[in-house]
Amino acid sequence: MQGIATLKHVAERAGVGVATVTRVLNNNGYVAEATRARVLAAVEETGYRVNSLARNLKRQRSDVIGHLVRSTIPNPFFVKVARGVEDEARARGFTVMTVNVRGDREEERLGVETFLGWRVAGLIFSTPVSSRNVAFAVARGTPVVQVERPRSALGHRITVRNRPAAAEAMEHLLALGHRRIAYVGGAPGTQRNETAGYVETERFGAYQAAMEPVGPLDMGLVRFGLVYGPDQTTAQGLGYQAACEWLDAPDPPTAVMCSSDILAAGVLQAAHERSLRVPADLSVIGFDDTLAEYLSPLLTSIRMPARRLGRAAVGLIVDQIASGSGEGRHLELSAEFILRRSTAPTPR
Amino acid sequence: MQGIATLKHVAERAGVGVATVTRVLNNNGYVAEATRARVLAAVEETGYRVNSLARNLKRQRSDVIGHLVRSTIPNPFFVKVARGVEDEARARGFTVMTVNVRGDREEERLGVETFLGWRVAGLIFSTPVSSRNVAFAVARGTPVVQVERPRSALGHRITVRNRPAAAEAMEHLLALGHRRIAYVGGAPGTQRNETAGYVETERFGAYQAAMEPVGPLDMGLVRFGLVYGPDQTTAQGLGYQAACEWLDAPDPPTAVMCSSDILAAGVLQAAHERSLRVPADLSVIGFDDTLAEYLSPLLTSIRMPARRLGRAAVGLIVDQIASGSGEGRHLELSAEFILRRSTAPTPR
DNA sequence: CTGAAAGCGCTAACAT
DNA sequence: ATGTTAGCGCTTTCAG
Repeated sequence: MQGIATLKHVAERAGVGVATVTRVLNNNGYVAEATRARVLAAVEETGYRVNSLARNLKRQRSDVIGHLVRSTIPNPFFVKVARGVEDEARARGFTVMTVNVRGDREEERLGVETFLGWRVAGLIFSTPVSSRNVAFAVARGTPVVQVERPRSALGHRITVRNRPAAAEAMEHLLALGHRRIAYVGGAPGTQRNETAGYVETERFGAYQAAMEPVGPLDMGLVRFGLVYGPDQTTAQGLGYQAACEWLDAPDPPTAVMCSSDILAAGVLQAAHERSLRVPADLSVIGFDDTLAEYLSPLLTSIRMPARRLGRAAVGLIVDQIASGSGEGRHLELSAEFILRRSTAPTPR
Repeated sequence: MQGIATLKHVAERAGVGVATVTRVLNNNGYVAEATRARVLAAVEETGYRVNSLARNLKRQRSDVIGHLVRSTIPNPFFVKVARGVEDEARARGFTVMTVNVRGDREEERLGVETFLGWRVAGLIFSTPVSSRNVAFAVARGTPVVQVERPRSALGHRITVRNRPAAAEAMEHLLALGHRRIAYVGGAPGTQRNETAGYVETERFGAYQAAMEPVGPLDMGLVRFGLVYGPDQTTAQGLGYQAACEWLDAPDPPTAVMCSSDILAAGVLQAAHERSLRVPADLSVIGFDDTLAEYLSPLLTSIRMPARRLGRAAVGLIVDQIASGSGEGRHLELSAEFILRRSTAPTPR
């Protein structure tokens, strides 16, 4: 095979010019049937494969979409988003390059640099770490989409309407007779962080609103902490620790609302250690629906439209390329309450 | 910014030739200190970023490593491998493109084609789906590494020594007094599949060997099935179903050895449904150590060196590039028995 | 120490 | 309907 076949080799072999070969390869322009067949045969014989480097260089655009994923471990949420991104990208003829930035702004910056170097068609931040990096990419004219926890008003954004599903979960608990309902999760967004913190704000907000009629909030039953540790399982620690404290205290909650499945897994462990039965003795609800199907009992949770998030992100990138406009659109998808087996009426 | 800065722009700005600019950028060749400073300043001012397309085209090699991942959902094992690949690649100055092939040979073939088009420096199959695809890549002269379940003797391979750790797990169970130990897992390798099936062969082999002294194997206590469903949670179904049957039968096992954590999660669910306490009433051991920390109780499992697998794969790619030889080396890493809380002495 | 120029493989005018 | 050719942005001789 002496080196890899190029267009020229194919052209020589088929006895035509290189232009003709590109024409049949990209099928544009007129090519006689006979010629086309001859070219195709030559391609076959030489084992020719287009050199994407050359093609993209020439075309002045690449068919690669860069995907910056915040973290893949321990939370599989982003893995699902990545699936959606890949699905849609492939369907639209794009290739995805994924970089896991591990919640680190510096790694994220590096990732952006790399992608910009590849002259990617667009950049998806599956939850940006730093708004600066988003701004940087936007400033260089690259189509950008921020998924789930936008850090900046720049570029397109896709978020999830957490509130209704969370409210549904709370109503469910209330209808079951629970009044002492605890909450573990990330701290709701502060002023500074409004955009990125909306997820926690919405989740906790739903809890707060639902508890309103019950009486003044018992802040002893609320525990905030890190949701995405820097790739550690710290989140699990948080759920576990909170539950241990509550369960060992005099007047324990009868239900716990968690802002992630990982947190809920920790609560389940604490309960298990104390020989408490879930849901008979304690009801638990998770969020994200990532671990839910693996836990015992099957965890009632709130499903994030992870895959659709990914698909939509690619759609938005493609739209931006087509329209050429950087007009920052904002898409909103819905979460879904999934009733399983981890809730039951209040033990009397 | 009127378009993206190129070398030429930088050169003009710095009042030097393009060659000088590359020299400072890649720092090879002599450049006067003063000139270097001027160039660097120009780079800064123009916001220049190298065009990787052009650079790689020219250099006739790309600094991208293609990673074909068999599946990311539901088993997070490959996600961890991917982490290792990324870590090591970055450390060595490579970029990783990842494609999730979902256990589909056709998707895998497509992935290989794409990567070949990008003239990747090497290809990592984190468990190849089809030996044909591996062979194809090797035939085209690309450095190849197969991770964990090689399908072909071509290229480099990295596998895991499952046997010792699995034997340790079995000894542990035996020492605890268990005699009726069940096994769920993938079917051990058949003649045709020897290479890829070694994992299951080793795992089951350890079980078989350990049970030898106990007496003739009760095949009622052995259940084979699909371990990696085509991205469904079928694996969980298998563990759950097997456990249900065993637990509802007259003489249930006192311990279950599972060839994956997902399978173990299913067993835990079946036990939980029947109000059986793990480990008091039933001991359970998983494999892979993926879900172990999230389950209740904390699951005793066997940890695969996932990250190291990924790192080693990149190392082997780099070696191949350096040596230019396609001599198929074979690396073997060890698994590790992790004792947690899901085993206890046989209930009398 | 630095600049000019060739050319990587491909696409897209522009000819014919 | 097909061939010729000029670059895309970069690296790398080869001169100076």
